[in-house]
Amino acid sequence: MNTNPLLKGTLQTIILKLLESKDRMYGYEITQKVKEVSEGGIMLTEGALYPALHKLEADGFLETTVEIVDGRARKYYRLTEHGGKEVTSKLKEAQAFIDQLQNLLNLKPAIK
Amino acid sequence: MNTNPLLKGTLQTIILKLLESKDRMYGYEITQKVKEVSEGGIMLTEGALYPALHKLEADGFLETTVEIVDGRARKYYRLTEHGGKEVTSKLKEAQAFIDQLQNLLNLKPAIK
DNA sequence: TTTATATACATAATTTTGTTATGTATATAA
DNA sequence: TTATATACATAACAAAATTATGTATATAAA
Repeated sequence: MNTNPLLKGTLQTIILKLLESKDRMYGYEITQKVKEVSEGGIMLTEGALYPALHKLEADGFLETTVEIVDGRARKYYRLTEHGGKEVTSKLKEAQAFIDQLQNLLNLKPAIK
Repeated sequence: MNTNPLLKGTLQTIILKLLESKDRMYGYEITQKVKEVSEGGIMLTEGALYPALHKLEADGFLETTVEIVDGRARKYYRLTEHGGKEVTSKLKEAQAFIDQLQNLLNLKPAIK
């Protein structure tokens, strides 16, 4: 699993958004969903994903339940109420950033 | 000057793109242009900008000329030929990332 | 006139946030 | 029995920011 340096700063937002789009998800499922939606362009590394999930939980944005499925432990994450508000705010920030960055990248090249 | 954590990873691309949009620019001018185009949303810190410019120069993407204007030194940066190719490639990457991120952020919220 | 703000560059210390590597463990297909 | 997929986790390291600090000139405000 290798990632994109551009990912920096957006991982938490991606996680929160996915958990807004689906009631509950577990870590591995998140990596697969991101891979699917980005058509392979964004691959989350476990070294980034799990610490990020733990931090979001420690911050009170996510809560967890563990289940054994097919003999393997799965840790399901779900948004807390606090997390629900955070999604809204993070999405607004991320959307503004995307728009501003897009404006910069759309500047016309100098004629030379 | 305070920045956006989302900036991470995109600074080099922004600099290269600006220098594609205008023949030559100096550091301070870059901070002002980014501020203007992003309507204040993206504020480059000097601690990030100058090291990034130095790195791009060391990598052969930019070349510099110093001029004294109004009693103050200005260091003008310009794309090298190598830098011109790098812009194209970085822009492609950044655009792909923006599109993929946008897809993720557009996922429909779960009904609950 | 001295103070604050804007212009203009730079770097060091620190923090954040990734990558890479490694580890444990089960299920399944080759 | 070997490789791949599933599933979690953490430690060592690196990249890339932030924050703080420094130098210096020009200009407007108090």
